[in-house]
Amino acid sequence: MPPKVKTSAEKQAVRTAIMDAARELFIHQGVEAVTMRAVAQRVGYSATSLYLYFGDKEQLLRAVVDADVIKLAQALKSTLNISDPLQRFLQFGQHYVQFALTNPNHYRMMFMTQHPPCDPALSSIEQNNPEQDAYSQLIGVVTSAWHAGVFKPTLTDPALIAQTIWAAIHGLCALQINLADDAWINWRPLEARVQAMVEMCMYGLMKETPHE
Amino acid sequence: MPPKVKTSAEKQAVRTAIMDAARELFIHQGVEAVTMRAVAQRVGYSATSLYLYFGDKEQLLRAVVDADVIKLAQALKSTLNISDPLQRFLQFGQHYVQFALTNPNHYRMMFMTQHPPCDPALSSIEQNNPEQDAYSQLIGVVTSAWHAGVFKPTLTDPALIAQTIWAAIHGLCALQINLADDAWINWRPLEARVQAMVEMCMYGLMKETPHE
DNA sequence: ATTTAAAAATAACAATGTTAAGTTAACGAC
DNA sequence: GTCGTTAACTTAACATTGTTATTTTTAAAT
Repeated sequence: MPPKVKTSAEKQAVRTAIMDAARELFIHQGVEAVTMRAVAQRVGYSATSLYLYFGDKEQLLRAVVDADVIKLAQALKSTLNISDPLQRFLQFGQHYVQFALTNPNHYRMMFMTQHPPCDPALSSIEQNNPEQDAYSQLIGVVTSAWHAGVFKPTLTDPALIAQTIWAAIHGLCALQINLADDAWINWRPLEARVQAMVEMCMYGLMKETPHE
Repeated sequence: MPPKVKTSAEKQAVRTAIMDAARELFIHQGVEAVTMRAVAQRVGYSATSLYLYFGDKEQLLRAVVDADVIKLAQALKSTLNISDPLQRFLQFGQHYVQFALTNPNHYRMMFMTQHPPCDPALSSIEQNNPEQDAYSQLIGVVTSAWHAGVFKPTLTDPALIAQTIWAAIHGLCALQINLADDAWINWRPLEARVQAMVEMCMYGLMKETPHE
């Protein structure tokens, strides 16, 4: 029963209702639980109606994840005004790991699964906007630490430093998310692995060990 | 037309034929291309016959990947008799990265996708057999380097060292495999990133920079 | 020759993403 | 006020998937 003529605000509301329903399934049961029919049922529509709001399932999922990518950027934002560049840097990493491990399904979706190549022009995320783009935040944090003379003098490319740190931290998070319960590996406690990784990065990249 | 009574060697041959067909699809078109029907067609059987040889699709895929996990272990084995512990260590890492990046689909399957928790008792891979178990190889390589006094004296747990290095290298491989074409990131050249990662690990973990 | 059971195929089911074809009802035009 | 028009939505339907149930074929065993 279509009460017809929806203002564009109402349409937007339906869109986000769909996204919320999808997110609910997504977070608690993983991406395989997100079927068009299940999402539709939760939102009180028929499955085919979702196609009035999203081109296909991939676009729906992308929209959900994009929205939460922005949440990541906002979670990290709180660390950006720590005045000491080194502390800012460390807190940034800390928050990143925490986001990854408390939102494993989102993290998986962002960085651990194949996607059609992402076209920044089509994304809902504004590239280089530090409010939304966590990668540009990382570049910023590393660059300012670099200007502060924190890194070894042989390291001359902040982007390369950033990509190396990101890879290392990502590896930690990714293995934890996917293989934490793997009986094959006799994992050391997570906290120990985090600390070991942080120390490795610091000793490996920085001029001298910081105050402690 | 079933010519009946297959010797167990013949049955094994069919099994590996199925696995080879699956691998072919898997390698060149990714895991989504591996449908039971497609595999069956390649091997000249009907789809349902595959269930005579594998319990379900997951088990088939697992068998394929397990076989190639053993190949990884054998590729790494060649580095195990390098006499200098440090060189052995470095070559081991080099070969690991090379395997990951030349077999991205296998690597994805091994370490980048969700699995039902792996029970070592049911695996075709023999845990702790250095011929088959790459993880135990890693532990061995790190432990011997540790005994050789290569690492900083504050590092007292070879398993923790190994897990940290693995995570770092894995992060490098995983990001390359999934996000290499992502226009969002202005990636530095792969070689530069590999070298930066290796250097970070070495300066971060080792007592002193090696001969050069 | 008849029976038996292994080896395979065909038919069929349920779930999924998606498209095509209706259905309902609010609005504008006369 | 009646009558299209069309937005908003639903129901049917299709193709593809993994998988099971049922049936067929055929080499061997008796």
